[in-house]
Amino acid sequence: MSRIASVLLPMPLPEAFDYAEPEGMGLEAGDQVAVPLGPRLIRGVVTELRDAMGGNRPLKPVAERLDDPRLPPGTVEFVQWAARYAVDAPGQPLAIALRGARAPKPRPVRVVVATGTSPARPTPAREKVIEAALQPMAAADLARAAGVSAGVVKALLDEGVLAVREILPEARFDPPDLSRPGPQLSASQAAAAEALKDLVADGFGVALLDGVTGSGKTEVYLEAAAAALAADPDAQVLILLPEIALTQAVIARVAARFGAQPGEWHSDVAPPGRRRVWEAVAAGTCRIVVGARSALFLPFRKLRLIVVDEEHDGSFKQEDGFIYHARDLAVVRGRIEGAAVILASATPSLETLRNAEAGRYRWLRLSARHGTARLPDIELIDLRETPPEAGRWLSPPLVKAMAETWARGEQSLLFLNRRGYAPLVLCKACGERMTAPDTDSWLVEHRYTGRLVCHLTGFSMPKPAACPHCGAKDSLVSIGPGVERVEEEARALFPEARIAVFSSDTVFDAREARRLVETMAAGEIDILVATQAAAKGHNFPKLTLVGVVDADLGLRGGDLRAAERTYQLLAQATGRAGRKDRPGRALLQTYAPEHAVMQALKAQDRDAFVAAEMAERELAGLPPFGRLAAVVASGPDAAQLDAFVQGMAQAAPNTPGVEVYGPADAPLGLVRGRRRKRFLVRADRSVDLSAYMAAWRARVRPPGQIRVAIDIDPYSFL
DNA sequence: AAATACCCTCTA
DNA sequence: AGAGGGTATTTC
Repeated sequence: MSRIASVLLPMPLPEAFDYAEPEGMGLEAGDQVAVPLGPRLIRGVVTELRDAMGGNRPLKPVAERLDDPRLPPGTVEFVQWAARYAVDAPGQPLAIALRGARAPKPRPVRVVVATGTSPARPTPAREKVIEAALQPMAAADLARAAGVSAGVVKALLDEGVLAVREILPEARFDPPDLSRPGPQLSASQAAAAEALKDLVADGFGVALLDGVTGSGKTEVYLEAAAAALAADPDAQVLILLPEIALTQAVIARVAARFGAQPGEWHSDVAPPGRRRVWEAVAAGTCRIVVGARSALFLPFRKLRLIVVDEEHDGSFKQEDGFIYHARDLAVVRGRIEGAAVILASATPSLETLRNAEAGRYRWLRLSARHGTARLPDIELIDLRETPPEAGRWLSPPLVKAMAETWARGEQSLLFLNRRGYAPLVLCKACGERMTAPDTDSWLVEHRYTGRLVCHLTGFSMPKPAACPHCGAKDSLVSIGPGVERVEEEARALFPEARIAVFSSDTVFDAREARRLVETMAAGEIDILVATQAAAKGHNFPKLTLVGVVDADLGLRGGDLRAAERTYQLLAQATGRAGRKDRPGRALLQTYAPEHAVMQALKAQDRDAFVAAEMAERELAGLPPFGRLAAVVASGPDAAQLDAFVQGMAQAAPNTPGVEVYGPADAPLGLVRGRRRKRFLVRADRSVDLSAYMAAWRARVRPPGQIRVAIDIDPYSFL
């Protein structure tokens, strides 16, 4: 009896394709195969095998079973679940899951080894080299290790005492050393760790690990990881982080706790490194992975714990390509794998808090800061009463506090979540605002590079000498502050101080981030001007003052999560101030000190803020009490797009508990020459929103160049 | 996603 | 007629 193999391909096809299994191939679900698709051969994954019933249309045969690791059943199931949830083709998440399998293998490295023969003329230098060569290493490293010149090594190679060997870089990962004792935990930490160990022992379950900055969440979840790894010699643990910049610190802590380097997974890891991690995860030999959101799609064999650190962070939401929220999908993956899930944050999302309040998640609160440190004093600076001078952005009270901090030899952090020098450039002669070509968004001035940059499309151009609209010379003025401009102001105020900028423009990779963090931690910077890239997770012992340049920034634009996000970001930023025994101070510059967010920050009363925000959301039926989906249709032709979205509005299924709003112009109505229209869908929690959106999409056929993107549980409202 | 089938215009 | 090009369709 011949069989049919359903093969999922990593491309935007609506379903798995069927192929005939050649006699004797012996396929199993999860196998990676090469199959013909049209004229070419494509890598795919077998999702199902069934007996051929006869009378089928002729199927092409599977070309080859690839000699690559099989995807475990949980991974395949997760990929399919994620696609259905996101209302997208299953090939999209599969492409993410196969990213490490398709990367090139690590290249062999050339090392020098001793052949066992003795040199004809032994000298002390030669003896030292031969002794050092017991450990295989590159020729240059060997010379350095033996403390001799490269010539000595070369001579021994020529003589045949040493030989060059090509070896594959170590593909294995060291197993975690579980005999190492854990750290001394506070009573509160120990209680949480015990509860998490119970959680891990029970298979799937979710816990919120809720504790203020510095309460030692990492130590606690690493104890849960230790318990999971100890319970089963094959158990695997995944730690998800919102940003690459944070991975280095967590990797160091994992390495210190378990005496073994974890697998590292994010976009900065070079393809051969990814291949190595991917294969070791599939083989089960890599037991701890620290990574960004896409690590959730790795082929774990026996995943027993997922930690989502800083779970409230918006970076867990993937906004383009395959749109998903890694925190939400982590819970799904945990359920599929029978793994525990720990969501950790000092400022949990309202979604997670709601689940904790309702008893769906275990709620573990860590009290008090570790050691003797206190929370910083938070003061509001009313910019209406004490404004900065014209053309300046730091108000007198903040400047005074900076001067005092510097005089004490302590560090200040100026926080402004805005890259570049100025967010807007306009012509004072004709009033023209500089925008990217065929796009509605402003060009941001960057002084370091002397360019105007579109943060949305990546377009950039040199800053022109004359206005491109009216031709007036030297008429372009920079409006508003970015971190570069605040740095300029700080330099003018404190010319002797050591000042640095931390933003994605000055810190573009993990190594650079680590270097700057270490410089700051060592006290070699007096004033750090930073975007949110530095607001998270780092511990700077001498940092005692945090100044928030524009606390109102995130509140403008009025999207659903504006207040929540501002609270989280500013609580995080102000929490950087004062650790150890030094008291910290945070000053928030605001035009709206009476706003609920500012009052909650000042009073450090998260619960009151959450309660008020929850009540508002519940009244409106908004998340976490209802669900949202967004649809963005875009196309180059405005009239065609209008006609299409009108038709789409007509086609929206009428379902109780679902309201469709729109179409309306998307907030950025024009991007790269494409007009954008948006629908917003609100649904009761009981509604299967993915099914609703899939049904709606199936009723329309976007013509020509019109694209329809569906975003379940949208975070960005652009 | 990528190859190709299709359909139009342009050139001569 | 045939080339050139942009777009719609198909891929088990």
